[in-house]
Amino acid sequence: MAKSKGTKNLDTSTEEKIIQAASKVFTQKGYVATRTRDIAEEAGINLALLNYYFRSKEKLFQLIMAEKLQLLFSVILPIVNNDDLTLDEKIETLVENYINLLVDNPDLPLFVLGEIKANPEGFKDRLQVRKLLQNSSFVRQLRERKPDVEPVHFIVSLLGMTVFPFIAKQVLFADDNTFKMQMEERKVLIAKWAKIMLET
Amino acid sequence: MAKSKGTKNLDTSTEEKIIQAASKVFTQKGYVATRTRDIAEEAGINLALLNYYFRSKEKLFQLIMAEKLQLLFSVILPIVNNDDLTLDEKIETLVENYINLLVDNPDLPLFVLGEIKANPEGFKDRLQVRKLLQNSSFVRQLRERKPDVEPVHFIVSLLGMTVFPFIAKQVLFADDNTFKMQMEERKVLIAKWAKIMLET
DNA sequence: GTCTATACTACGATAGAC
DNA sequence: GTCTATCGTAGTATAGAC
Repeated sequence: MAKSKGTKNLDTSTEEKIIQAASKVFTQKGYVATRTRDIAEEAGINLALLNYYFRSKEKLFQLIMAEKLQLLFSVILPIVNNDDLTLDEKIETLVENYINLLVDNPDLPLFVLGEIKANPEGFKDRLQVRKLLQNSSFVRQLRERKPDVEPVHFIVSLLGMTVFPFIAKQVLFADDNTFKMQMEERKVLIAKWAKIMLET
Repeated sequence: MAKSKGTKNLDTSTEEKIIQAASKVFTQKGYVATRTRDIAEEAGINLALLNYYFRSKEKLFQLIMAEKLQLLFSVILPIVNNDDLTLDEKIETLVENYINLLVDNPDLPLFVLGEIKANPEGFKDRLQVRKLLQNSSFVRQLRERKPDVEPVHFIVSLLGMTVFPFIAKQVLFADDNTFKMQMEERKVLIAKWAKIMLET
């Protein structure tokens, strides 16, 4: 993932330590609220090294954000474009994989959506989610199954049921353990609900 | 809403102008990203006046946030606690009123949830949403209708379908006009879907 | 109440020794 | 590559004139 220099291939190289720390602090607090000093401390390195390796806070952020977007897309795209999966199979796999990802990265949705809103211009190019979905076999299958409902409505509902609990975690759920347990329960529930939404 | 001094009861008093400006800028950019200078400029007043009226950025923020929480609760609480409404009526009214509120205040969800996550301690007292819901007639009705499903799962799905489009607006929707139109469509769609989720 | 000018602090970034 | 020390800037808040 990181470019491997010829020298010092220890896996916790300073560069990697900074990336790990930045990933953690940025996703927890967002761009403006994180101080480069936080990242340096979290990484256990000196503040000056951060600029030595990544030139600026902004550049480091770009790197982390690209990783996170990649992470989110890598779950969705292979599924919605897989012609070998039935609509129901797509729904099941999507929910299962997405909840797995979010349980491991609960801060991801609020972080990514918050940064996009804070700087919409910076994502105009990288985010053609709409176009990617538009031509997917997922949307094609949705139109076949329910020609009277715009696919976006179903997709937003499916994503909402899946992602929203992680966004509203602090407000709606008590402790971390029951939260994780209930997210496991949701996998089958959402899949079931999504399917009957398509049957009416 | 603002305390009316004896002097100068013009409805765009300086105090009110600052509140309006702060409300706009804070909800758009969040606490850390807004500069008191932004608020002053937006209000068309001098920076020093902000501190004269509200002592600090922090105090002004508390005021705005309290207003916003009040706004969100004022839509939910009267409905979920109304014993005269059937479960289906509650669902319809909740979705209708909430989408109406969010169409007028599209930044509200991301703002409130973002600030709560940024400072969870500051909301420990004010936010007993779980307890308020727990004892509501809404949850009681849900338990009666579907004793085998934890009410939280249904509530999170209902809220997710309703609120999530406003959170992911920038990513999933094109222009503002079709967005508003589609949110109108969603009112009946979500209510319909929520009801069949309770019938299985 | 409203303004100008400024004090104070926090942060990002860099220079320069090792 | 890594550190210490410091510069420059931006932001909150206040002092003091009007």
